[in-house]
Amino acid sequence: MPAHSTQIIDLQQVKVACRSCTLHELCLPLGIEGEELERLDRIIRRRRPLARGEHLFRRGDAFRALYAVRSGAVKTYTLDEGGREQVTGFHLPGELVGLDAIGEGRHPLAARALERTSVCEIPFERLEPLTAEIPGLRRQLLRLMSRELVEDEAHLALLGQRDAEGRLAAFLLSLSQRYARRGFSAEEFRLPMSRTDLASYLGLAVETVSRLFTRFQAEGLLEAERKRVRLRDPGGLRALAVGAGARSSSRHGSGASC
Amino acid sequence: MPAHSTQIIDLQQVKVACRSCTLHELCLPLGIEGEELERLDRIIRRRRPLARGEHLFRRGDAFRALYAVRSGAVKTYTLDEGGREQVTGFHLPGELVGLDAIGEGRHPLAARALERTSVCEIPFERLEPLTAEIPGLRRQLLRLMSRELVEDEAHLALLGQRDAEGRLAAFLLSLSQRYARRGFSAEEFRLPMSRTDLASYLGLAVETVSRLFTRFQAEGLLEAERKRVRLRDPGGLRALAVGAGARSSSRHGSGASC
DNA sequence: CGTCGCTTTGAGCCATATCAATACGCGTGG
DNA sequence: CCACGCGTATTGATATGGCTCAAAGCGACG
Repeated sequence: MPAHSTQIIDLQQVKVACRSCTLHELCLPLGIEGEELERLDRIIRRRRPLARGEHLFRRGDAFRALYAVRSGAVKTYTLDEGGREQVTGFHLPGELVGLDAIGEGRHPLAARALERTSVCEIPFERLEPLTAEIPGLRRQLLRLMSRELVEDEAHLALLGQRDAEGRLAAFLLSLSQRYARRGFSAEEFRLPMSRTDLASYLGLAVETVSRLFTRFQAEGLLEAERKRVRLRDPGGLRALAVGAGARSSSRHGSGASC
Repeated sequence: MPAHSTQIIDLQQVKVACRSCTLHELCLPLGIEGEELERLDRIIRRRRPLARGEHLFRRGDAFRALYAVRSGAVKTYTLDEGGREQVTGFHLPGELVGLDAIGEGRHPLAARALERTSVCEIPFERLEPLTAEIPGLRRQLLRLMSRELVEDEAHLALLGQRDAEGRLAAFLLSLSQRYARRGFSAEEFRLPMSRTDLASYLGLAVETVSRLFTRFQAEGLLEAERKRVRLRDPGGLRALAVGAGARSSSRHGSGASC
């Protein structure tokens, strides 16, 4: 198996087939084997890596393919009329990008690489019919979409009811878990995004995020230098993420019978 | 075609088959006809209507079925450790509820009726294999999930970058559009949810929402009495929803090449 | 070695949460 | 049909978390 070639040219790259990809267990091929996996593999294009800042697609672009992040990281965001950017998600290796474009045939968000990033391109027109024939693929696609809904819902709950420190704490813990699931350290990792992107994702001002990092560090919760983070007291962070900072009501909504 | 029977018993109810359902164009059957539609129809169970406040499912319940709202309205929400409720979505007739449970086999959110509500129950174990055989069904399921992602993303952008009045204005307009698509008036409609639920959904305090209604009314943007709303100046609302109240940065995030 | 962009730090203010109390509707029971 | 009581909504007063504006560090990169 060829090592990750750093200089990949934009030809047909048979290297890193799904079967030998380390992300097999997280990505679309989960639960698919043998001949079926071959068929999926054949429709996937490995493109040249994206440089930091390069777009995978922009808002409004026609939907052609889903993208699986192979290495690096991608952010998705909207740009509203005033040019303000709202980051809606970060995508790590093994995750799909572009699922939200299936409905209307256009990308409602832009996606851009946060660092040097390689992706697998999965043309939807070829993937979709394949799901009819490969039950495992069909189910996995649904599972991944469903999980993205769950993630968005968690993000929503974060923005809706946590205060600033709760948001950052929850974010760091969830990122930690995502890295752990990929076989990296849960305690020490690199934040692929800028403070600005992070602030946008968390619905906060950059300055607030910066101050929180300083404070968390002073309280012994973590060590942070630039993009490297080491969680010193995950339990303490969890306490902040979960119990602490509340917002709005504690009363029940409408509805009678319980 | 039998009229909507108000007293439906929990037997096999052949009434309101998909083919004669007015929501045909919004719901799962879109694009499916004839014999295929019959097959889908046969796996759907029409249950007795839910009373206001009744749960469709709770967080953590095993995932058995998707639910299509036929009449009424449903809210989905999480209950965090402290008992605080975060409303993540409202579902109107023709919309599916429960898609986020496919991934893990459990419902990550609870769903409860905001008013007397009837739903179609679609057992997932039977639906899933059917999508292999009915291309239109497969595509429509993906489309609906994808659209829910888009909705969540819009909600996210709302919480992340709009101020209070922008959030309420945007919400009212989107609700107006949803009613319009269902053949109801875009100007005058009923809010199925309590102020508390609305506040939670918008990430605001109930008091703030209440004050906003009062203010919008004073400014001639709308008339509101209790749950009835009449939009007087949709353009004005749009201006608030779009241009006005900003939050956080206007600078670009990371990334070099544009 | 200088420039540029990102991050951090500081000071002040404002939008919105909170706390508190009243008004209103609706459903209930007499 | 009306009075009562509770839950929901509105309104007022105050506190404060986080945003804004401003400026200085600090790396990275050419």
